[in-house]
Amino acid sequence: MDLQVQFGKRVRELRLAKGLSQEALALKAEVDRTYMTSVENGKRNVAIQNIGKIIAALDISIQDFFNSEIFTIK
Amino acid sequence: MDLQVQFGKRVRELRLAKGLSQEALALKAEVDRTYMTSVENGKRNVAIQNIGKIIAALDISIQDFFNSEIFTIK
DNA sequence: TAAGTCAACGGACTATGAGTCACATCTGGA
DNA sequence: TCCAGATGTGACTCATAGTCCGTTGACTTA
Repeated sequence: MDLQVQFGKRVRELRLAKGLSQEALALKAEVDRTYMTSVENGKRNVAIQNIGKIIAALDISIQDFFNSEIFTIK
Repeated sequence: MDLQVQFGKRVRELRLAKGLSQEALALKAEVDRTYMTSVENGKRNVAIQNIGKIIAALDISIQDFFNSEIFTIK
């Protein structure tokens, strides 16, 4: 599985856990709603600045964000 | 401190720990030699695919890469 | 001196990510 | 069945990610 796909899955997982809509999260992260959609669906090769914005909007540390079995090598 | 700067510091730290030159790491990660220089110096807004390539070239898991005090929020 | 390795930088170029839009589709509730 | 909020998609512009050529300076070893 592609890292950008794993990233999207992790974002979606954490967003849903917080009960937020894509639009609400996008607003908080200061990105476009449709951009957030394509990120979650693994369609975008997101750059690190936006990765930082999105993780911050999820109220989680970088460490905790990536410390998930989603990112385990297979 | 910017996430792309933190990323560069972490890459350099791990590269030096392995005794590799920038060129050797760049070759292994299949990115350009001059690109690796600017990444380490925090000049590049690296996209997640290249983040994955570089971390893989460092022979470390995603989890371990980001589980560093370098990425602690200040 | 010379010759080698390495890090950093720059110019010019191509590929692609960022950011946005109109529109379509899905979903649950009234 | 209808509606409204939520999600998905294709296409587009423009900035920049990323490559490829070369040079320079610091350091080391012969």
